[in-house]
Amino acid sequence: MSQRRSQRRYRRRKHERPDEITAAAFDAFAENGYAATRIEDVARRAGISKGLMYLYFKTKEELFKAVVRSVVLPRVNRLEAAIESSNLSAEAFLRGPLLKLMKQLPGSPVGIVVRLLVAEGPKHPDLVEYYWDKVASRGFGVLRRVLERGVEQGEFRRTAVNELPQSLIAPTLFAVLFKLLFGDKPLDTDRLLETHIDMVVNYIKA
Amino acid sequence: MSQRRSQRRYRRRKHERPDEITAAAFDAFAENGYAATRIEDVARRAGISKGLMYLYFKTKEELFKAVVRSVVLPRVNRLEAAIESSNLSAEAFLRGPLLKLMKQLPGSPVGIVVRLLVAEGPKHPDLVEYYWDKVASRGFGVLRRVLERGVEQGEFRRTAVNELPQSLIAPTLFAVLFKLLFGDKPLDTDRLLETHIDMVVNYIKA
DNA sequence: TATATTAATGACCGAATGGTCAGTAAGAGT
DNA sequence: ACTCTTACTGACCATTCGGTCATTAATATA
Repeated sequence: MSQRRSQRRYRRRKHERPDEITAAAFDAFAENGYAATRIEDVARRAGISKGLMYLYFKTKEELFKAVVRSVVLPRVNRLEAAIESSNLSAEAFLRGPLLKLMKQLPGSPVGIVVRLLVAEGPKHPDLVEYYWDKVASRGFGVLRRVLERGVEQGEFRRTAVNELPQSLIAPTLFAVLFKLLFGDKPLDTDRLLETHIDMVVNYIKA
Repeated sequence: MSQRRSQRRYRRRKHERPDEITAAAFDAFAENGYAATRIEDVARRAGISKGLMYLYFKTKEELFKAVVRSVVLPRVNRLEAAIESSNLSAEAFLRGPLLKLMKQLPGSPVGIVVRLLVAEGPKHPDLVEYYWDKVASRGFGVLRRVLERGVEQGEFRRTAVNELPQSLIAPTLFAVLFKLLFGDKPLDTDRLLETHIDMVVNYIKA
Protein backbone atom coordinates (compact mmCIF):
# COMPACT_ATOMS: atom_id res chain seq x y z
CA MET A 1 0.00 0.00 0.00
CA SER A 2 2.37 2.65 1.29
CA GLN A 3 5.31 1.76 -0.99
CA ARG A 4 4.77 4.57 -3.43
CA ARG A 5 7.73 6.59 -4.48
CA SER A 6 10.12 4.70 -2.22
CA GLN A 7 10.41 1.74 -4.55
CA ARG A 8 12.83 3.35 -6.97
CA ARG A 9 14.69 0.35 -8.33
CA TYR A 10 17.87 2.03 -9.48
CA ARG A 11 19.50 5.27 -10.51
CA ARG A 12 21.07 5.92 -13.88
CA ARG A 13 24.68 6.81 -13.29
CA LYS A 14 26.43 6.18 -16.54
CA HIS A 15 29.41 8.28 -15.64
CA GLU A 16 30.50 6.77 -12.35
CA ARG A 17 29.81 3.13 -13.18
CA PRO A 18 33.08 2.21 -14.88
CA ASP A 19 35.26 3.21 -11.94
CA GLU A 20 32.94 1.57 -9.45
CA ILE A 21 32.97 -1.62 -11.48
CA THR A 22 36.74 -1.81 -11.82
CA ALA A 23 37.10 -1.13 -8.11
CA ALA A 24 34.68 -3.93 -7.30
CA ALA A 25 36.43 -6.20 -9.76
CA PHE A 26 39.79 -5.48 -8.19
CA ASP A 27 38.47 -6.53 -4.79
CA ALA A 28 36.97 -9.68 -6.19
CA PHE A 29 40.09 -10.61 -8.16
CA ALA A 30 42.20 -9.91 -5.10
CA GLU A 31 40.19 -12.36 -3.05
CA ASN A 32 39.67 -15.15 -5.53
CA GLY A 33 41.97 -14.65 -8.47
CA TYR A 34 40.79 -14.06 -12.00
CA ALA A 35 39.50 -17.46 -13.03
CA ALA A 36 37.57 -18.10 -9.84
CA THR A 37 35.82 -14.76 -9.85
CA ARG A 38 32.31 -14.80 -11.23
CA ILE A 39 31.06 -11.82 -13.17
CA GLU A 40 27.89 -11.91 -11.12
CA ASP A 41 30.00 -11.56 -8.01
CA VAL A 42 31.61 -8.41 -9.32
CA ALA A 43 28.19 -7.10 -10.27
CA ARG A 44 26.84 -7.67 -6.78
CA ARG A 45 29.80 -5.90 -5.22
CA ALA A 46 29.31 -2.96 -7.55
CA GLY A 47 25.62 -2.90 -6.70
CA ILE A 48 24.41 -3.50 -10.22
CA SER A 49 22.99 -6.32 -12.25
CA LYS A 50 24.98 -8.79 -14.25
CA GLY A 51 23.55 -7.55 -17.49
CA LEU A 52 24.80 -4.04 -16.92
CA MET A 53 28.34 -5.32 -16.56
CA TYR A 54 28.25 -6.30 -20.18
CA LEU A 55 27.15 -2.85 -21.20
CA TYR A 56 30.35 -1.37 -19.83
CA PHE A 57 32.77 -4.23 -20.44
CA LYS A 58 32.13 -6.51 -23.36
CA THR A 59 33.93 -9.51 -21.88
CA LYS A 60 35.47 -10.69 -18.65
CA GLU A 61 38.90 -10.34 -20.22
CA GLU A 62 38.32 -6.69 -21.04
CA LEU A 63 37.30 -6.06 -17.46
CA PHE A 64 40.50 -7.71 -16.34
CA LYS A 65 42.61 -5.44 -18.45
CA ALA A 66 40.78 -2.38 -17.22
CA VAL A 67 41.50 -3.40 -13.64
CA VAL A 68 45.21 -3.81 -14.23
CA ARG A 69 45.40 -0.48 -15.96
CA SER A 70 43.47 1.33 -13.26
CA VAL A 71 45.73 0.13 -10.46
CA VAL A 72 49.03 0.44 -12.17
CA LEU A 73 48.93 3.52 -14.31
CA PRO A 74 48.40 6.18 -11.64
CA ARG A 75 51.19 4.68 -9.59
CA VAL A 76 53.73 4.71 -12.38
CA ASN A 77 52.81 8.21 -13.38
CA ARG A 78 53.26 9.44 -9.84
CA LEU A 79 56.62 7.68 -9.60
CA GLU A 80 57.91 9.13 -12.81
CA ALA A 81 56.82 12.62 -11.92
CA ALA A 82 58.30 12.42 -8.44
CA ILE A 83 61.61 11.34 -9.85
CA GLU A 84 61.93 13.87 -12.61
CA SER A 85 61.14 16.70 -10.26
CA SER A 86 63.65 15.64 -7.63
CA ASN A 87 66.99 17.37 -7.44
CA LEU A 88 68.71 15.20 -4.86
CA SER A 89 72.09 13.67 -5.48
CA ALA A 90 71.87 10.23 -7.07
CA GLU A 91 72.88 8.47 -3.88
CA ALA A 92 70.42 10.44 -1.79
CA PHE A 93 67.73 9.61 -4.29
CA LEU A 94 68.39 5.88 -4.12
CA ARG A 95 68.51 5.88 -0.34
CA GLY A 96 65.54 8.20 0.05
CA PRO A 97 62.59 8.31 -2.34
CA LEU A 98 63.40 5.11 -4.20
CA LEU A 99 63.85 3.05 -1.05
CA LYS A 100 60.68 4.51 0.37
CA LEU A 101 58.77 3.55 -2.73
CA MET A 102 60.18 0.04 -2.67
CA LYS A 103 59.14 -0.40 0.92
CA GLN A 104 55.59 0.53 0.08
CA LEU A 105 55.09 -2.11 -2.57
CA PRO A 106 54.84 -5.31 -0.53
CA GLY A 107 51.32 -5.39 0.76
CA SER A 108 50.04 -2.78 -1.67
CA PRO A 109 47.57 -3.40 -4.48
CA VAL A 110 50.55 -3.85 -6.73
CA GLY A 111 51.06 -7.24 -5.12
CA ILE A 112 47.65 -8.28 -6.30
CA VAL A 113 48.34 -7.06 -9.79
CA VAL A 114 51.59 -8.94 -9.90
CA ARG A 115 49.80 -12.07 -8.88
CA LEU A 116 47.18 -11.60 -11.56
CA LEU A 117 49.80 -10.89 -14.17
CA VAL A 118 51.92 -13.89 -13.32
CA ALA A 119 48.92 -16.14 -13.24
CA GLU A 120 47.11 -14.92 -16.33
CA GLY A 121 49.87 -13.22 -18.30
CA PRO A 122 50.64 -16.10 -20.61
CA LYS A 123 47.01 -16.12 -21.71
CA HIS A 124 46.85 -12.36 -22.32
CA PRO A 125 49.85 -11.44 -24.43
CA ASP A 126 48.58 -8.00 -25.29
CA LEU A 127 48.13 -7.19 -21.62
CA VAL A 128 51.71 -8.21 -20.95
CA GLU A 129 52.83 -6.05 -23.83
CA TYR A 130 50.89 -3.15 -22.41
CA TYR A 131 52.41 -3.67 -18.99
CA TRP A 132 55.85 -3.77 -20.47
CA ASP A 133 55.42 -0.52 -22.40
CA LYS A 134 53.57 1.44 -19.79
CA VAL A 135 55.12 0.15 -16.58
CA ALA A 136 58.19 -2.03 -16.66
CA SER A 137 60.26 -0.37 -19.34
CA ARG A 138 59.34 3.08 -18.09
CA GLY A 139 60.42 2.14 -14.59
CA PHE A 140 63.70 0.68 -15.76
CA GLY A 141 64.29 3.76 -17.85
CA VAL A 142 63.96 6.02 -14.84
CA LEU A 143 66.40 3.94 -12.84
CA ARG A 144 68.87 3.92 -15.65
CA ARG A 145 68.74 7.69 -15.87
CA VAL A 146 69.36 8.09 -12.16
CA LEU A 147 72.41 5.86 -12.31
CA GLU A 148 73.66 7.66 -15.36
CA ARG A 149 73.33 10.98 -13.62
CA GLY A 150 75.32 9.57 -10.72
CA VAL A 151 78.13 8.63 -13.09
CA GLU A 152 78.13 12.00 -14.78
CA GLN A 153 78.33 13.79 -11.45
CA GLY A 154 81.23 11.63 -10.39
CA GLU A 155 79.31 9.96 -7.59
CA PHE A 156 79.28 6.49 -9.12
CA ARG A 157 81.57 4.26 -11.14
CA ARG A 158 80.22 2.85 -14.37
CA THR A 159 79.41 -0.80 -13.64
CA ALA A 160 77.25 -3.60 -14.96
CA VAL A 161 74.40 -2.12 -12.94
CA ASN A 162 74.16 0.71 -15.45
CA GLU A 163 72.97 -1.74 -18.05
CA LEU A 164 71.04 -3.80 -15.53
CA PRO A 165 69.02 -1.33 -13.50
CA GLN A 166 66.77 -4.26 -12.74
CA SER A 167 69.20 -5.39 -10.10
CA LEU A 168 68.28 -2.30 -8.15
CA ILE A 169 64.67 -3.32 -7.64
CA ALA A 170 64.79 -7.09 -8.11
CA PRO A 171 64.52 -7.83 -4.37
CA THR A 172 61.36 -5.76 -4.27
CA LEU A 173 59.62 -8.34 -6.37
CA PHE A 174 60.87 -11.00 -4.04
CA ALA A 175 59.46 -9.12 -1.07
CA VAL A 176 56.14 -8.60 -2.80
CA LEU A 177 55.76 -12.26 -3.62
CA PHE A 178 56.98 -13.40 -0.23
CA LYS A 179 54.34 -11.35 1.53
CA LEU A 180 51.75 -12.52 -0.92
CA LEU A 181 52.47 -16.21 -0.48
CA PHE A 182 53.94 -16.50 2.99
CA GLY A 183 52.26 -13.52 4.58
CA ASP A 184 52.32 -15.15 7.99
CA LYS A 185 55.98 -16.17 7.91
CA PRO A 186 58.47 -13.74 9.38
CA LEU A 187 60.54 -11.62 7.06
CA ASP A 188 61.69 -8.10 7.70
CA THR A 189 61.16 -6.85 4.18
CA ASP A 190 62.05 -3.28 5.09
CA ARG A 191 65.41 -4.37 6.38
CA LEU A 192 65.94 -6.60 3.37
CA LEU A 193 65.40 -3.69 1.01
CA GLU A 194 67.51 -1.28 3.06
CA THR A 195 70.37 -3.73 3.07
CA HIS A 196 70.07 -4.24 -0.62
CA ILE A 197 70.20 -0.56 -1.48
CA ASP A 198 73.12 -0.13 0.87
CA MET A 199 74.89 -2.97 -0.85
CA VAL A 200 74.32 -1.61 -4.33
CA VAL A 201 75.38 1.90 -3.40
CA ASN A 202 78.59 0.64 -1.82
CA TYR A 203 79.25 -1.39 -4.95
CA ILE A 204 78.83 1.40 -7.43
CA LYS A 205 80.15 4.33 -5.38
CA ALA A 206 83.11 5.96 -7.03
CA MET B 1 37.29 -60.45 -39.45
CA SER B 2 41.02 -60.25 -38.97
CA GLN B 3 40.93 -58.06 -35.87
CA ARG B 4 41.47 -60.88 -33.47
CA ARG B 5 44.12 -60.34 -30.84
CA SER B 6 45.02 -56.91 -32.20
CA GLN B 7 42.07 -55.16 -30.57
CA ARG B 8 43.57 -55.09 -27.11
CA ARG B 9 42.02 -51.96 -25.64
CA TYR B 10 44.55 -51.23 -22.93
CA ARG B 11 47.24 -52.60 -20.72
CA ARG B 12 47.14 -52.66 -16.93
CA ARG B 13 50.09 -50.70 -15.69
CA LYS B 14 49.25 -49.75 -12.18
CA HIS B 15 52.81 -49.00 -11.24
CA GLU B 16 53.85 -46.51 -13.89
CA ARG B 17 50.60 -44.59 -14.15
CA PRO B 18 51.14 -42.06 -11.35
CA ASP B 19 54.36 -40.68 -12.76
CA GLU B 20 52.98 -40.59 -16.27
CA ILE B 21 49.93 -38.73 -15.05
CA THR B 22 51.82 -36.12 -13.09
CA ALA B 23 54.13 -35.58 -16.05
CA ALA B 24 51.17 -35.07 -18.34
CA ALA B 25 49.54 -32.79 -15.80
CA PHE B 26 52.68 -30.71 -15.53
CA ASP B 27 52.69 -30.16 -19.28
CA ALA B 28 49.04 -29.24 -19.29
CA PHE B 29 49.34 -26.87 -16.35
CA ALA B 30 52.40 -25.30 -17.92
CA GLU B 31 50.46 -24.54 -21.07
CA ASN B 32 47.16 -23.42 -19.64
CA GLY B 33 47.53 -22.84 -15.93
CA TYR B 34 45.67 -24.75 -13.29
CA ALA B 35 42.14 -23.45 -13.59
CA ALA B 36 42.00 -23.64 -17.36
CA THR B 37 43.27 -27.20 -17.53
CA ARG B 38 40.60 -29.85 -17.88
CA ILE B 39 41.04 -33.20 -16.21
CA GLU B 40 40.06 -34.85 -19.45
CA ASP B 41 42.87 -33.01 -21.16
CA VAL B 42 45.40 -34.41 -18.75
CA ALA B 43 43.91 -37.86 -19.23
CA ARG B 44 44.26 -37.64 -23.00
CA ARG B 45 47.88 -36.55 -22.71
CA ALA B 46 48.59 -39.45 -20.38
CA GLY B 47 46.87 -41.80 -22.79
CA ILE B 48 44.21 -42.92 -20.37
CA SER B 49 40.55 -42.32 -19.73
CA LYS B 50 39.14 -39.67 -17.51
CA GLY B 51 37.76 -42.18 -15.08
CA LEU B 52 41.14 -43.71 -14.43
CA MET B 53 42.49 -40.36 -13.35
CA TYR B 54 40.18 -40.51 -10.39
CA LEU B 55 41.49 -43.90 -9.40
CA TYR B 56 44.94 -42.43 -8.87
CA PHE B 57 44.09 -38.90 -7.76
CA LYS B 58 40.88 -38.34 -5.90
CA THR B 59 40.50 -34.69 -6.89
CA LYS B 60 42.00 -32.15 -9.22
CA GLU B 61 43.52 -30.40 -6.25
CA GLU B 62 45.35 -33.52 -5.16
CA LEU B 63 46.73 -33.91 -8.64
CA PHE B 64 47.95 -30.34 -8.48
CA LYS B 65 49.81 -30.96 -5.27
CA ALA B 66 51.40 -34.09 -6.63
CA VAL B 67 52.69 -32.13 -9.60
CA VAL B 68 54.28 -29.45 -7.45
CA ARG B 69 55.90 -32.05 -5.27
CA SER B 70 57.25 -34.05 -8.18
CA VAL B 71 58.96 -31.07 -9.77
CA VAL B 72 60.28 -29.42 -6.68
CA LEU B 73 61.33 -32.11 -4.28
CA PRO B 74 64.07 -33.81 -6.30
CA ARG B 75 65.59 -30.44 -7.05
CA VAL B 76 65.76 -29.34 -3.44
CA ASN B 77 67.14 -32.66 -2.34
CA ARG B 78 69.87 -32.49 -4.93
CA LEU B 79 70.72 -28.95 -3.88
CA GLU B 80 70.93 -29.78 -0.22
CA ALA B 81 73.07 -32.82 -0.82
CA ALA B 82 75.43 -30.98 -3.14
CA ILE B 83 75.91 -28.28 -0.58
CA GLU B 84 76.51 -30.45 2.43
CA SER B 85 79.07 -32.54 0.60
CA SER B 86 81.01 -29.53 -0.68
CA ASN B 87 84.17 -28.45 1.06
CA LEU B 88 84.88 -25.24 -0.78
CA SER B 89 85.49 -21.99 1.03
CA ALA B 90 82.30 -20.01 1.61
CA GLU B 91 83.16 -17.44 -1.03
CA ALA B 92 84.06 -20.09 -3.56
CA PHE B 93 80.81 -21.82 -2.84
CA LEU B 94 78.75 -18.69 -3.44
CA ARG B 95 80.59 -17.85 -6.63
CA GLY B 96 80.63 -21.42 -7.87
CA PRO B 97 77.91 -23.97 -7.19
CA LEU B 98 75.33 -21.53 -5.86
CA LEU B 99 75.66 -19.13 -8.76
CA LYS B 100 75.49 -22.02 -11.18
CA LEU B 101 72.31 -23.25 -9.61
CA MET B 102 70.79 -19.80 -9.68
CA LYS B 103 71.55 -19.47 -13.36
CA GLN B 104 69.75 -22.68 -14.10
CA LEU B 105 66.45 -21.66 -12.59
CA PRO B 106 65.11 -19.14 -15.11
CA GLY B 107 63.63 -21.19 -17.89
CA SER B 108 63.48 -24.37 -15.86
CA PRO B 109 60.30 -26.15 -14.74
CA VAL B 110 60.67 -24.28 -11.50
CA GLY B 111 59.40 -21.21 -13.31
CA ILE B 112 56.18 -23.01 -14.07
CA VAL B 113 55.81 -24.11 -10.49
CA VAL B 114 56.34 -20.60 -9.25
CA ARG B 115 53.65 -19.39 -11.57
CA LEU B 116 51.24 -22.04 -10.36
CA LEU B 117 52.04 -21.30 -6.74
CA VAL B 118 51.59 -17.58 -7.09
CA ALA B 119 48.36 -18.01 -8.96
CA GLU B 120 46.77 -20.74 -6.87
CA GLY B 121 48.60 -20.45 -3.59
CA PRO B 122 46.02 -18.37 -1.77
CA LYS B 123 43.44 -21.03 -2.49
CA HIS B 124 45.63 -23.92 -1.33
CA PRO B 125 47.02 -22.97 2.06
CA ASP B 126 48.25 -26.44 2.87
CA LEU B 127 50.19 -26.56 -0.36
CA VAL B 128 51.86 -23.28 0.52
CA GLU B 129 52.65 -24.64 3.95
CA TYR B 130 54.16 -27.73 2.37
CA TYR B 131 56.23 -25.65 0.02
CA TRP B 132 57.46 -23.56 2.89
CA ASP B 133 58.52 -26.55 4.97
CA LYS B 134 60.00 -28.67 2.25
CA VAL B 135 61.50 -26.07 -0.05
CA ALA B 136 61.74 -22.46 1.03
CA SER B 137 62.80 -22.79 4.63
CA ARG B 138 65.19 -25.60 3.80
CA GLY B 139 66.80 -23.50 1.10
CA PHE B 140 67.13 -20.50 3.35
CA GLY B 141 68.59 -22.71 6.05
CA VAL B 142 71.32 -23.91 3.76
CA LEU B 143 72.25 -20.39 2.75
CA ARG B 144 72.33 -19.26 6.34
CA ARG B 145 74.71 -22.08 7.23
CA VAL B 146 77.05 -21.22 4.39
CA LEU B 147 77.20 -17.60 5.50
CA GLU B 148 77.74 -18.65 9.09
CA ARG B 149 80.60 -20.88 8.08
CA GLY B 150 82.11 -17.94 6.23
CA VAL B 151 81.98 -15.86 9.39
CA GLU B 152 83.49 -18.60 11.53
CA GLN B 153 86.34 -19.05 9.11
CA GLY B 154 87.05 -15.35 9.13
CA GLU B 155 86.13 -14.91 5.48
CA PHE B 156 83.05 -12.78 6.08
CA ARG B 157 81.93 -10.06 8.44
CA ARG B 158 78.70 -10.61 10.30
CA THR B 159 76.10 -8.41 8.58
CA ALA B 160 72.35 -8.14 8.15
CA VAL B 161 72.67 -10.70 5.38
CA ASN B 162 73.28 -13.39 7.99
CA GLU B 163 69.72 -12.99 9.17
CA LEU B 164 68.41 -12.30 5.70
CA PRO B 165 69.86 -15.02 3.51
CA GLN B 166 66.95 -14.31 1.20
CA SER B 167 68.82 -11.32 -0.15
CA LEU B 168 71.28 -13.76 -1.65
CA ILE B 169 68.76 -15.35 -3.99
CA ALA B 170 66.07 -12.70 -4.28
CA PRO B 171 67.14 -11.62 -7.78
CA THR B 172 66.79 -15.20 -8.91
CA LEU B 173 63.06 -14.97 -8.43
CA PHE B 174 63.09 -11.76 -10.39
CA ALA B 175 64.91 -13.45 -13.24
CA VAL B 176 62.56 -16.42 -13.18
CA LEU B 177 59.50 -14.23 -13.39
CA PHE B 178 60.99 -11.93 -15.97
CA LYS B 179 61.68 -14.82 -18.30
CA LEU B 180 58.26 -16.22 -17.62
CA LEU B 181 56.38 -13.02 -18.42
CA PHE B 182 58.64 -11.14 -20.79
CA GLY B 183 60.45 -14.08 -22.32
CA ASP B 184 60.98 -12.20 -25.57
CA LYS B 185 62.35 -9.02 -24.00
CA PRO B 186 66.10 -8.79 -23.65
CA LEU B 187 67.65 -9.34 -20.24
CA ASP B 188 70.98 -10.93 -19.55
CA THR B 189 69.88 -12.89 -16.51
CA ASP B 190 73.23 -14.62 -16.15
CA ARG B 191 75.02 -11.32 -15.92
CA LEU B 192 72.40 -9.99 -13.53
CA LEU B 193 72.97 -12.88 -11.17
CA GLU B 194 76.74 -12.76 -11.46
CA THR B 195 76.73 -9.09 -10.63
CA HIS B 196 74.49 -9.66 -7.69
CA ILE B 197 76.66 -12.35 -6.15
CA ASP B 198 79.71 -10.23 -6.73
CA MET B 199 77.99 -7.35 -4.99
CA VAL B 200 76.97 -9.40 -1.99
CA VAL B 201 80.37 -11.00 -1.59
CA ASN B 202 82.07 -7.61 -1.72
CA TYR B 203 79.65 -6.35 0.87
CA ILE B 204 80.15 -9.11 3.40
CA LYS B 205 83.79 -9.89 2.83
CA ALA B 206 85.88 -9.40 5.97
C1' DT C 1 40.43 -73.74 -18.57
C1' DA C 2 37.59 -71.72 -15.18
C1' DT C 3 37.20 -68.14 -11.69
C1' DA C 4 38.27 -64.12 -9.13
C1' DT C 5 40.18 -59.72 -8.95
C1' DT C 6 40.81 -55.14 -10.22
C1' DA C 7 42.73 -51.80 -13.77
C1' DA C 8 40.53 -49.27 -16.97
C1' DT C 9 36.63 -47.35 -19.74
C1' DG C 10 33.32 -43.79 -21.12
C1' DA C 11 28.51 -42.44 -20.77
C1' DC C 12 26.37 -39.68 -17.71
C1' DC C 13 25.03 -36.11 -14.04
C1' DG C 14 24.62 -31.76 -11.88
C1' DA C 15 26.45 -27.45 -10.65
C1' DA C 16 28.62 -23.46 -12.14
C1' DT C 17 29.01 -19.65 -15.03
C1' DG C 18 30.02 -16.53 -19.25
C1' DG C 19 27.17 -14.27 -22.02
C1' DT C 20 22.32 -12.79 -24.25
C1' DC C 21 18.12 -10.39 -24.72
C1' DA C 22 13.31 -9.03 -24.18
C1' DG C 23 11.38 -6.08 -21.32
C1' DT C 24 11.19 -2.10 -17.71
C1' DA C 25 11.62 2.29 -15.84
C1' DA C 26 14.60 6.61 -15.04
C1' DG C 27 14.83 10.87 -16.67
C1' DA C 28 15.94 14.05 -20.70
C1' DG C 29 13.72 16.60 -24.25
C1' DT C 30 9.69 19.12 -25.81
C1' DA D 1 2.00 15.97 -19.48
C1' DC D 2 3.55 13.15 -23.07
C1' DT D 3 7.08 10.93 -25.72
C1' DC D 4 11.51 8.99 -26.66
C1' DT D 5 15.87 7.39 -25.52
C1' DT D 6 18.67 4.37 -23.05
C1' DA D 7 20.56 2.79 -18.48
C1' DC D 8 19.36 -1.03 -16.19
C1' DT D 9 17.22 -5.59 -14.83
C1' DG D 10 16.98 -10.54 -14.30
C1' DA D 11 15.35 -14.75 -16.35
C1' DC D 12 17.33 -17.66 -19.47
C1' DC D 13 20.51 -20.26 -22.61
C1' DA D 14 24.45 -22.94 -23.97
C1' DT D 15 28.29 -24.92 -22.60
C1' DT D 16 31.88 -26.46 -19.94
C1' DC D 17 33.76 -29.47 -16.61
C1' DG D 18 34.68 -31.92 -12.07
C1' DG D 19 33.34 -36.00 -10.44
C1' DT D 20 30.54 -40.77 -10.38
C1' DC D 21 29.52 -45.40 -11.52
C1' DA D 22 27.89 -49.44 -13.97
C1' DT D 23 30.31 -52.13 -17.08
C1' DT D 24 34.23 -54.37 -19.43
C1' DA D 25 38.36 -56.71 -20.12
C1' DA D 26 43.31 -57.74 -18.71
C1' DT D 27 45.65 -60.66 -15.78
C1' DA D 28 46.63 -63.23 -11.50
C1' DT D 29 45.39 -67.61 -9.34
C1' DA D 30 44.06 -72.22 -9.04
